[in-house]
Amino acid sequence: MTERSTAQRRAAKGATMADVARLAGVALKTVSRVVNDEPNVRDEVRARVHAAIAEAGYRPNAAARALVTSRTRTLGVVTMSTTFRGPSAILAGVEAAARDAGYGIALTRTPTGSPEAIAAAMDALVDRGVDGIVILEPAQSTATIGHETPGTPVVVFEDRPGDSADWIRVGADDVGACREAVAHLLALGHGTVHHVAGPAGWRTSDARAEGWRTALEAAGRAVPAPVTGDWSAASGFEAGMALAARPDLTAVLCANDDMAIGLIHALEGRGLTVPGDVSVVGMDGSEVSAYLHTPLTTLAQDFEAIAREGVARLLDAVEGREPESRRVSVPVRLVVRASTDAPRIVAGEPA
Amino acid sequence: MTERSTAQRRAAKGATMADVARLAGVALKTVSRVVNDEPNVRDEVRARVHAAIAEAGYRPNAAARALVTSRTRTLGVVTMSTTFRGPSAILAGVEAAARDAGYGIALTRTPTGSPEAIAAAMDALVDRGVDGIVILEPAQSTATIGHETPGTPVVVFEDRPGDSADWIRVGADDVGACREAVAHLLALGHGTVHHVAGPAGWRTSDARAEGWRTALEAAGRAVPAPVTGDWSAASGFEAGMALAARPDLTAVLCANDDMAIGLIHALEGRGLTVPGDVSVVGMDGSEVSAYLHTPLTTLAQDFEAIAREGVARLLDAVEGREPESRRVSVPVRLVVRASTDAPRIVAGEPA
DNA sequence: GCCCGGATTGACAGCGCTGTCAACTGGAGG
DNA sequence: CCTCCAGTTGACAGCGCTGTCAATCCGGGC
Repeated sequence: MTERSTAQRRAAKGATMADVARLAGVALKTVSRVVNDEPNVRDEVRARVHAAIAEAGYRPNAAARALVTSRTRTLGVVTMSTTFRGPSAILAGVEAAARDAGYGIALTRTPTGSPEAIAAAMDALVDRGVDGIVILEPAQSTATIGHETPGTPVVVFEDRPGDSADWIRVGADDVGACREAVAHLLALGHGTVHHVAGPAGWRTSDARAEGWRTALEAAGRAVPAPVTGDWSAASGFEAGMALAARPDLTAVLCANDDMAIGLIHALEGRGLTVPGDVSVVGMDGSEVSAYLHTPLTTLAQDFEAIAREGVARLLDAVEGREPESRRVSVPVRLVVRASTDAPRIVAGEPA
Repeated sequence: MTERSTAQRRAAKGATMADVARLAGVALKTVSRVVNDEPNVRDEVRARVHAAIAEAGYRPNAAARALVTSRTRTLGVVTMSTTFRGPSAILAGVEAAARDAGYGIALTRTPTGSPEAIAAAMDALVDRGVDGIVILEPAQSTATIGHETPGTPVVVFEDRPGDSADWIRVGADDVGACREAVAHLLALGHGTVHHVAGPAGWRTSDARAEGWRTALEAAGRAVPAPVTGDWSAASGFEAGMALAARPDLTAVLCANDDMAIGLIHALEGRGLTVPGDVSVVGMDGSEVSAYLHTPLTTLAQDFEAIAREGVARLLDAVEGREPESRRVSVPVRLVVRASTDAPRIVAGEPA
């Protein structure tokens, strides 16, 4: 069995550059020049080599090239999850941007999201020879990762300043977005806004909570204790059960759409209506949010733009150009739908 | 700039096996033996080499190893999307299974999903030297891809027989699952079941439609014309608008949960209630489906099991073992929730 | 004490490609 | 007619590692 498969492999292993050179009657190096589109080859020779390449069915050997150039034209991606909307949307954008630039993607997940797991994943990618590393939606603020990969540039999709000065940072303006959502709700007449946060320690959780809190403080409103979820609809449901009892509950900002869906389900189960009794804002702009029983007001992020921006900066660094900027913030758009409305009774003020 | 970055790279490039050999006072080959855990090295020597490895901070060079072994310990993944639930869940499982076996993942997306794009992606992965290829949720039935990669085994996540005899096939039992869903609805008393299918040409669309149709036929029921969507909630909404007018509409099976959500929204917009007027079954077991206004009856797939099974078979082939089986079907589980109920009036029979 | 076989170790030749540098070409300029 | 130079081409030496095969070591059997 093993022998047969080895034989197959050997047979399948096609022509080498030397074969092409022989066929075209030129030197190895000339074939190399043609393959890599280098100048200083006569058109006639170039054509002859191309013909020989076609005839031999030659395909360059990536490992050999990587060995001598010590570049793999591969970007490593570290992500905790591929199922949540944010990471998967950014991953898609990263892959597209990389492919357009002739780079491949090496994917590693770190289900625990711990700093150690992330560091180990980064090391594994470096060992595989990636030219650059993309850190997607890390649970941990990058400040706590603190892992260096000398010689391999890193881009992290977060908007907040961190410790590793070398890292490129690109992120949605979570703080600004949540401020805008709170402003929207206050403008509708709500006395304050409750918050269902993402899990503690996630940078996005922190940023979103910060935007929510500072907006309330700036408006001089009470800041209710936030409830913490884990991004799942189930945790949003539990949060809803907990919040339903609060007397001043008229508006809730959830750190993602899934939790908002769970929350609404819980509120309705307790006899509260949305937006009649409680206004709800989600976050992430998931596609289904527009088609729910009560279409959800949400904060839509342009994940595609974030991804392209990040990959462009990373490739600048990989290819020895100084990145235009090491810190990019992409705006978030508030999409108002049916889940937010004026409160039935304007708290603390005469109607 | 370029010079500096080159210098950095060179400096970052650590010790080689030769450095370690010198440090430990042994031959190159002995270091190689230790690094690869080969037998026939005295414990004392092994320890000395390990010490030298640690001292030098040596890390094996993957490209050099790949060049000489012509194996990269990398699996290529071809997927159309990373945002839909099915592919992203399987991708996660594939990555985990590969990592457990010491393999990395090279990811390529084919947004168009055309046979040409899939074939090109497969070739690109082969050029990058992957040891095996995973085709995730291809839009095209694999029968129409018909692309050979001699020497590189392929696993495709589909349950139906196809043309490429060499390919390993692992998939959910879509046909059986849809039959079960139809049986559930008929048992509740519905006269027939309408169907919102996925886009034409997708193997999952076809399989799900086939299960639905054959179940109706077997029961001697009318088979209404199916409506075609594109997996999105928006297309489900449109399907709902189209179906709402049908007089015999009491039950709908949607080929995924997102379309079911859109469909329900449209029906409710037309004044129909779920499940009062119409029962709806989704498919995929998305997490939010349990937390909708009307929790959705759905067909839950064990994506993790599918992924593990597929990777295990693929690695058998990659490593020269004969796979236990080249064709595996994983059952789907019907999860009954509030969106299905007996019809208000049992069609064609006295109440 | 000597021979034998298995265990251990090492020398060496590549894997397929690119970077360096020398060698060659042909036409412009003197 | 010879020199010079830009434009072309090729010979050669590795990149860092593993496979092959020969050399050496050791203890047991005679």
